[in-house]
Amino acid sequence: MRRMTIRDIAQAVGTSPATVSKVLTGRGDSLISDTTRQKIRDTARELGYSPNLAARALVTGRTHCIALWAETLADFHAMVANVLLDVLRPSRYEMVITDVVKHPDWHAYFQRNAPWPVDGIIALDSPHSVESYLASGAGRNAPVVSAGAYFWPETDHVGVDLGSGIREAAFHLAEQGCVRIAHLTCQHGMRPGDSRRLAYEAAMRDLEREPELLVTEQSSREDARLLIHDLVRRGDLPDGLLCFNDEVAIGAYRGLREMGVRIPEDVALTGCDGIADTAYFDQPITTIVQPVDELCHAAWQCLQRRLDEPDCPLQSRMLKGSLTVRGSSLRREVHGP
Amino acid sequence: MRRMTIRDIAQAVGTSPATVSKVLTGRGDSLISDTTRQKIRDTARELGYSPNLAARALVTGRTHCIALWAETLADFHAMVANVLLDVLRPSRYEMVITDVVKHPDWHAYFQRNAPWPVDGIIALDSPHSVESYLASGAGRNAPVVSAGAYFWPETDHVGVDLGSGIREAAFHLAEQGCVRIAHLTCQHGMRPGDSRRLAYEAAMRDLEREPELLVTEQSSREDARLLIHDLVRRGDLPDGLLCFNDEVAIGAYRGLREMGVRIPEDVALTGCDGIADTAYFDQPITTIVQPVDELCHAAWQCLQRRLDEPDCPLQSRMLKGSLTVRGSSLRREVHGP
DNA sequence: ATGTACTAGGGAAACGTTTACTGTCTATCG
DNA sequence: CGATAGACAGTAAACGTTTCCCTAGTACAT
Repeated sequence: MRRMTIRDIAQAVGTSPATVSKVLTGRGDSLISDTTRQKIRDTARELGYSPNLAARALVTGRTHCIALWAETLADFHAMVANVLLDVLRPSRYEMVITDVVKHPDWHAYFQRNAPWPVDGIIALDSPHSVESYLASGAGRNAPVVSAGAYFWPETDHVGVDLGSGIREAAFHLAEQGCVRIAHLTCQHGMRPGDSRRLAYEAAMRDLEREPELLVTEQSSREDARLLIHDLVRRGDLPDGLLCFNDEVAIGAYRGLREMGVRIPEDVALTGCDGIADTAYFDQPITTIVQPVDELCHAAWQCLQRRLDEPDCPLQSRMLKGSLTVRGSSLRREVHGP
Repeated sequence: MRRMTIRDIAQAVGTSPATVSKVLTGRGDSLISDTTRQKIRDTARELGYSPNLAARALVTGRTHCIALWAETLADFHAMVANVLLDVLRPSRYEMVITDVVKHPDWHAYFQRNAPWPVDGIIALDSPHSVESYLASGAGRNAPVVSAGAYFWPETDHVGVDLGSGIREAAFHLAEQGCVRIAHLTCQHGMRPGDSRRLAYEAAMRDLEREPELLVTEQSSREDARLLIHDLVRRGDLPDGLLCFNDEVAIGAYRGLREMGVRIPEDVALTGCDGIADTAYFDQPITTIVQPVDELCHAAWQCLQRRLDEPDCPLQSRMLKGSLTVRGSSLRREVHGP
């Protein structure tokens, strides 16, 4: 059984494809009589018609599909993807998730193979791809909104300033009496670890302390756990551990507990991003919570506006992560006002 | 600046669109001379050509895009999505994630508006949508592989049998000396909680014990936490808690610890699914680990075969979840062989 | 010379829509 | 009665590919 087309409906109703199209898209509503409109709608339903979106996209140049670019879909990124699905729900848009590590040479990629044709892109912390994309000139076809720590002068941007949160966390650890506040980070050159490291280093300068970097290879839970084991064995453990994200904070947490180190008495611990599980540990983990809801809403709002008015002025919004102090870093009772 | 088309290349090279198409798709490789081929390739690169995928899809009827259907993207589902991205990486396919709660009435939805045109669908525990989809007849256009606990006689299926794992967990809790083994589940009628509950109930029959169901409204961490609070306050706490998934296990864990209940001494706890964080708690949480890698590989293999040979025999594979015993349920030292 | 086979490439239809333009009919007005 | 306007619907071109089928040319065998 062939798939139904607009023609089949036209034939069944005894009208022309144009009329069917007008009715089904609602584009010429006032130009079609009520009776014809009803007949067409009914027949479409009966025949089980569903439009061929490729054909529609071909002629309209719009797909009603946007892409989320991310380098992975774990933890924080999964949270964003999930919220974004919620945000898009009332809209007519669907979301393609594109794994941007897929294509090692983005520049070449964009020159040769188009990515899936979307009307617009929300790029979550994927600076390499965005750069190549913009360089390829494809940005005119499908605009990019960059979300996260990185942005470019040519694109709309919704950012989250974690710098101030990290600074706050560093001061918080100092206030809790930590003497050696180390930063558990990812490999240099990996984003978004770099900007967080810079914020840490700046905070340490202001605290007039020596920065101390601990680097995990893969920035995974497991890496962090083993790194901590090493540190404890060498007897070289700092007493304050500011982790660049929650995954490594969780790994560090486990590593410390396995070695019998007390949290926060021996080591005070903080993470970053605000993934759900941090709040459920025996010592809930202090973290810098990203405003995911706001981020997603703002990004989609931005993109929508840009799609409606391609030439509207550049949009930029900066949100703030907020330090949420929990047991893992709280040595003294906080006295209420 | 207009977007380049195959025509522009043809004109620049002094050949016909047909030839360009043959070269660029590699479809008529032996039919085109090397010099022409090179010229076309070079020109395409220079002009920054990228094919219009809508047009291609229109004529070929293929989009090289598959959909992942899921009701949410959190926790276990996010793991699957993430692994699936890895699995698809070497392929030419992209993945659309469709939020299947988006459309309350799927039957009507499939009759009226096509979902984004994909070549195939991997449906992760989303039985309602699959049912309507199949009923609408659209299954002939884009085949479904159902992944997870549910399946239909008309679709390929990669399942994970968690029943035996849950049975194992129940027996394990009994063996650990639990007297009252309760099941923390979701609302009746919600999937995939139902099948897990059935497995629990069957296990309890075999253990000759009374089943005891604790129901969370939203099956969220927070719900489970509060439910435990209530239970402790009422002094009505079982000493074995078999949770239907890891989220509620984590919530229960926190609830218990907040109330000063010891794990596993006072309450032994098990989860299900194997999400990463379970291993990082002070008492790592015993869970039934789903073979996510295998699941994703198998599902994609299935779908690929079905796309290549639409009429190949029905495929079905059953994987097994494996009970991973950790501290949260281990009261006695296990003696090695 | 003629026939055959192979190579390189072109012509044009088709895919299923949308939409700008063009008609036809009826009703109303002068 | 003729002209004009408005309501409704149809015609056909376009969107950018792919692909079936055909042609022209060359080489070789008969």
